[in-house]
Amino acid sequence: MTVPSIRTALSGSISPGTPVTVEGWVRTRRDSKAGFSFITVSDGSCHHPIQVVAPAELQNYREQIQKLTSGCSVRCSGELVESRGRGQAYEIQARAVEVLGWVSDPDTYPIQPKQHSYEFLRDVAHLRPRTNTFGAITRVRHAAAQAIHRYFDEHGYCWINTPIITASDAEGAGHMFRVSTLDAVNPPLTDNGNADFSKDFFGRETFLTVSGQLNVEGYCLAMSKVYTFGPTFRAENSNTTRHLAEFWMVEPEIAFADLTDLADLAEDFLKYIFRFVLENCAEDMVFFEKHIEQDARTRLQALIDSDFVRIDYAEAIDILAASGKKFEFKPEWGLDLQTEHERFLTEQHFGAPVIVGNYPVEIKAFYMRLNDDQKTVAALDVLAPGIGEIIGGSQREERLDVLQKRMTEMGLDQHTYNWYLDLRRYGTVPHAGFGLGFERLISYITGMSNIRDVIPYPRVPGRADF
RNA sequence: UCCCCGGUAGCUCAGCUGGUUAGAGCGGGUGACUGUUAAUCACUAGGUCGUUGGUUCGAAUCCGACCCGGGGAGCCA
Repeated sequence: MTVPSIRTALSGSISPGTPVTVEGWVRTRRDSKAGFSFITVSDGSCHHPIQVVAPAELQNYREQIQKLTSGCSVRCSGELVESRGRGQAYEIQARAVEVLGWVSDPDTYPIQPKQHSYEFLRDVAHLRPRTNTFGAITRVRHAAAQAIHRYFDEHGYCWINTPIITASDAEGAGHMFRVSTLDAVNPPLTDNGNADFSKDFFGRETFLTVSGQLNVEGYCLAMSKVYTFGPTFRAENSNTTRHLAEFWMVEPEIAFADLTDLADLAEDFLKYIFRFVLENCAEDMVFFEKHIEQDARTRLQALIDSDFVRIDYAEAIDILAASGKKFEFKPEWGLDLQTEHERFLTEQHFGAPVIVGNYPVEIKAFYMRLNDDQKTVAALDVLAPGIGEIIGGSQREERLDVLQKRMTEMGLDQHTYNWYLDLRRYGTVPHAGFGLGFERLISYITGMSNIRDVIPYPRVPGRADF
């Protein structure tokens, strides 16, 4: 007796008549007076549940099988047979249905075979993977993660696990979560009356990382092609459909590379992931197309087939100014692009992903490379329709003197970043990298409009349930 | 943090220009029927209308405060 996944059982690779056992959770049960019940069972391995035909002759038919409700866990053994009904090619003619776990109160079991609101499902985040939608999201998320690792592996990158606890604050990416073992109520105090972090676990003030970039640059200037893929934390009070306090970020960093190389990487990389997901999650993508976003697949395919638009920030400003469109904020050189501007460019003007490059130096981080015009830095954002900024990156400032000057201008403590400056003192090379928000990528692929629905247990201001 | 919108049964929602016992569908229970497939049909149970003050003879309905949720903006990935 084999115990295949439901995916395997339905794949056609097992010949009819083979004895099999499937294990999973009941979606629905329908009784027939002709003397049997239909039980649809799902195990997460694929979109479709398998139909189990349980005959009334089974010894626990009246006592147990007829009392199965949504959510019960079962182990069903029998023969895999070609289905006599429509809707599935194969089903299981059961010889035994063992109930592993009952639903103690079917009346209040939250997951019903019906449409639920996403808001409600967020309140039952531990049970929502049992729904069609979240099963599909979970499989796509997994496939995308696999695609990322594969892409980098095939292209000679090393995966670098940068630290989650960091001492460098003010990395320029927003507020950080403090990591401390000090007594929160009565911390040891300095003479000034402030908390004395020299008595803390690490002997200094520490935080959760907002980016692995600075650390990974060290490995880049040794291994040439590297990337990080791990959790990232931002203590921003952001309440939007595209921000999380805890999210996963992918940060490739390449040596001997400039902004054009980086843009090439971003485009090739995204296309690879989309191709991989379309091929490996075809069934789930059809589901998204049917129920979440009508052009979920065609949108990805069009993107794979097309060249990304590449423009400079200055051109973007010109296009916006010449559009004749009334923006709430007037586009003006020197100011950052507003969400409405980004949306106009990617959704209306180009109708495609747009890579915007070379932003004014004043609005970008200290480590971005100063261009020869002294006015702009070699930074880029990849804007995607419906999501906005999905990637942000730059060529890094590799010249020690220029970097030090910028740090001074921005009031950064060079002592803290001494190790980072070492990378410019000892064998510096041009290098570049970007950050890709993994959940934004999943949002884009699936068409799920709220980022809280593409991560298993979302952390946002005021909520850290589960 | 700011600006809008919302909170009525386990879920999705109607009721909201104040007026008797608060409704439907799904889900649950019972029964009928059927190789069914988010089955169908009948019956049935289930609600301190987010909380708290106020206005009123009377509040789910009007007003204030608070709590929670959603959307948009900013910050950004």
